[in-house]
Amino acid sequence: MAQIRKGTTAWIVLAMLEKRGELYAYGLRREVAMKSKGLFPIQEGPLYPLLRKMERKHWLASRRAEVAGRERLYYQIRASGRRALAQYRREWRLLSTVLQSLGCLHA
Amino acid sequence: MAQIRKGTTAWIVLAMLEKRGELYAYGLRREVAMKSKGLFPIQEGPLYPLLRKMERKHWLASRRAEVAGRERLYYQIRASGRRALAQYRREWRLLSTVLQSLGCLHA
DNA sequence: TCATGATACCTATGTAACATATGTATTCAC
DNA sequence: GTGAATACATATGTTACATAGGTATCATGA
Repeated sequence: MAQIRKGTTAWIVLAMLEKRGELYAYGLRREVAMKSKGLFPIQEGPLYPLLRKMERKHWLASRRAEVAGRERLYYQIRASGRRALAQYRREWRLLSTVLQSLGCLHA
Repeated sequence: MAQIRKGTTAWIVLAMLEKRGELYAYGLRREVAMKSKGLFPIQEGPLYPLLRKMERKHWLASRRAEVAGRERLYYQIRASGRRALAQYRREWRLLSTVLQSLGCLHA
């Protein structure tokens, strides 16, 4: 596993934020773990740097909030994040088509 | 592009060898370029090291041959290469399912 | 009470796959 | 005889992610 899903983490983050509106890192991990039934967990180590990187690229915005005495950093998807999400979906469809025509999906 | 197809190159090589029986690096590149209509070209730089690595893992076997005064290094797929190919296909189906349930494929 | 687990954030280092750039040598077409 | 195609190769950089740590707070039960 692992290698084949390279490049999907940012995509997953964008899709989750599109649907949920707002999420913080720790909760996002739980959501993804639950919806994917534990397959493809997003590791904490790469997640926090990734979110900040996505914010630097203006794909995300963030706000701090205190909930139940605990600090949370909530992220929202921005316009260019939605464009990036659309691009991921286009690339996926293209990749599927190409893999099909190369016989990769056959059996 | 590029990032989303990380991890697919070895898979493509295996699928091409399964179908064609035998291929050499340079010809493989042409085949893939043609069948994928120029999208997702396999670069020469990473290809030669990849093929040797796949041979070290016993996914491939090779034989040298001279054709039209030119040396060619032909590769064939081996039993464990076929198993790896089957595994790629399983992982792809799983990944598709997970991405679907995470809303990544929606729009 | 205090130990444990869950929550919530973070960094540092390593690995794997691929891109890019470059190099060598031969053959074929013009 | 020059350039394009053929056929092999290496060296270095980038990116995405894994792994392994670290800090601190809060709730739960022994």
